[in-house]
Amino acid sequence: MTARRPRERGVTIEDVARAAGVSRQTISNALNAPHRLKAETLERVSAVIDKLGYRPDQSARSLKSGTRRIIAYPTPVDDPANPNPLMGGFLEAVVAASGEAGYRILLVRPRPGQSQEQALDELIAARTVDGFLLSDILRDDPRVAHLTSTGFPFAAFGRTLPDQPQSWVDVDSVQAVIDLVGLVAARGHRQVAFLASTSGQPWMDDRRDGFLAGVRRHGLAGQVYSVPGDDPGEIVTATRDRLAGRNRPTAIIAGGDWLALGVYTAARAQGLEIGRDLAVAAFDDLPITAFLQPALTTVRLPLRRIAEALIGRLLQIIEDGVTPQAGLMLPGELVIRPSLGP
Amino acid sequence: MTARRPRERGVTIEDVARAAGVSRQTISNALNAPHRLKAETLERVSAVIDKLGYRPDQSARSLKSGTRRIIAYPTPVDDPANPNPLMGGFLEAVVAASGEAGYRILLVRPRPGQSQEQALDELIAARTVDGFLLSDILRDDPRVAHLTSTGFPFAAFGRTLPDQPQSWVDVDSVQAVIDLVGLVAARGHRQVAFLASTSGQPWMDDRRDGFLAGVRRHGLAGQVYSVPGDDPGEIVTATRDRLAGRNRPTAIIAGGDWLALGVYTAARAQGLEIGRDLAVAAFDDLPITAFLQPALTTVRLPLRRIAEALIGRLLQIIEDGVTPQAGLMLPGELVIRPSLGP
DNA sequence: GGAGCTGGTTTGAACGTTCAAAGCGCTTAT
DNA sequence: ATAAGCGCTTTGAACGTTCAAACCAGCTCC
Repeated sequence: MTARRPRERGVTIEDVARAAGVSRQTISNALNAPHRLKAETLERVSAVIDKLGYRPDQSARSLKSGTRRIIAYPTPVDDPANPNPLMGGFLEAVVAASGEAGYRILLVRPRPGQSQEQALDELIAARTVDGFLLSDILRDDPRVAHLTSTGFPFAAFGRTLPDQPQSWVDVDSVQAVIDLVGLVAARGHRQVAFLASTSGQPWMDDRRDGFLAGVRRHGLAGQVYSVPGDDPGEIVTATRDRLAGRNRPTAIIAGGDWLALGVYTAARAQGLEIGRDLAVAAFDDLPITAFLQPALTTVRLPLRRIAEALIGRLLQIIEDGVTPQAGLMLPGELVIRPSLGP
Repeated sequence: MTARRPRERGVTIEDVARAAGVSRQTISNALNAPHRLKAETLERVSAVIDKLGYRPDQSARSLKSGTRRIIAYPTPVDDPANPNPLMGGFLEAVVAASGEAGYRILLVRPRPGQSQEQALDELIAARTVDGFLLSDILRDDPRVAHLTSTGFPFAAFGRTLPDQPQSWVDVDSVQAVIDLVGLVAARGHRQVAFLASTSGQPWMDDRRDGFLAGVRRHGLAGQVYSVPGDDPGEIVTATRDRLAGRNRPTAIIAGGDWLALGVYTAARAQGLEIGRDLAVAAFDDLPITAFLQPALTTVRLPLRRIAEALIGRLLQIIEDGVTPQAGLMLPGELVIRPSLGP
């Protein structure tokens, strides 16, 4: 039993109405439908509103109007040892995009013992939010399935299934990696390897598929090798083995910058110079790679555009009830740097 | 003019009351004060609640009770080129800690043309949140000053002024860097340098002060040099100059892992081997440094404990009206790795 | 045997807003 | 002259919950 502190109440619409000598509803209209007021009244009322610092109580407004102006973002549970370095930038972009439209982002997470779906249900039933923003979408994502059956508004960073709402936005990783392979092929490489992590990120499959499609298209000898997690040691040794073995690749495309760091380390250990003896490219454009020498060729995710598209689609569903007919596939931005060689 | 989609209403307390054959208030009590019900009634009512999937409407509850169970976190505006890599981990910890207590985190940001204080005022006046969680506290932070004068609950990651509420939590960077200097001194180093960034992070001063205190205490020759921003190129050249100049330091303590990456690069360019020719230590324990060779000695921020302490203090203010008498200074965790030398 | 207590439950009001409808003064059409 | 329409404003009700107070039956007390 915690004693709740009595909360002092602020200035209400009634106070403003009295002070301005008009009715409640006129104040409400001044804020929500200003065109209904005579210019002179609007001016006078607005002055009083400003003077008293009146803001409609969010709860009362929500209760009556049924809209919260809040979007829930179920935060992916991060491995504390290796938190997603793009999370900050993604949230940054999402907060900016939603803020512009007058919406705010609520971070949510299932409570201990609660499933993802139950956590969503709780928010829906308690009418706490207007919609959901989902990321890290699995091929057959239970959250998407659940929201689809509920009919509750959501937008997804990552593709949904064909029979689900196409309110998704994704990055065309397949094409981006095909492009990377093209760059490698153009530089004369024949033995090319792809380094994947099997720790279960859904996007890794796309990147690998892009690689396979790329080598096929360019008639190269492609090999895929992978490490089970994100452990630096494993990445380095797996790459070292690969570089020491037969069919030594002269180019490695890593499924993420994080993995590429291991490639740099392994190459150095083998006395190979990146950009001359070994071409390297990756994915994500982590800021940290600015320190790599030579600088890393990579694919940057257009986080800003992704966030804007996601919020735009979500608000369209929430406010207009219009579900997009097709998903939106955004191109990754190729950032070509010396690690590929001349 | 956006057409609002009519929102279908869910199951209300009235529905449950009718179904269970009791009054509204009994349902309310079953959820908020179960001890008031006869065991048998409670059981029966709970069953109906579960069956109908009833959840109290958050807005209605907030309107009447005056409590939102939401904490606002004004997100620091990140440089997109160099987003704070610890942000994800910090939010992770904060969401976990607040979720445990039944609170959620609302990400907020001043709208264009709006000051920080105005953004806070808007949330207070609209009664959207119960309290604020602030980070990146400046020495004389306008947000803290404003909330202090308002008397609105907040907790701060970073120290407040003596005449302000001591609801802060901070990491004892000064002591941590003194410890680092001690480790360096014990290894026989006399010429020690500190690399700072002057891009205005408030904590950098502490780290530098710790360095100065450390060299004084251990009778070392300390030199401080700094770079204006976070640009890798500048960090590397400044360090290279320093390593090539007179009074070449044999140990460098960097104000952050990010800066240490530049030290590694510069040292390599000079043909110096880290751990043998140059001792290096830093601050933050970014996961990425796991790839550095030799591994980097650094100070890890106890994000989990920080978040728990912040949320704990904030909820104490919100729920019990008790403001902490003193701030909480948490020690940084020294992570000693080979970059210091044997 | 009526007053007082106690555990359990119900009742009426209120939280602050917006919606839907009605009202009002004035102009225009019939 | 009356009705209809228009622009602006007000009125009454409702959103779904919790608070404060009232109620009620069963007991105890002297």
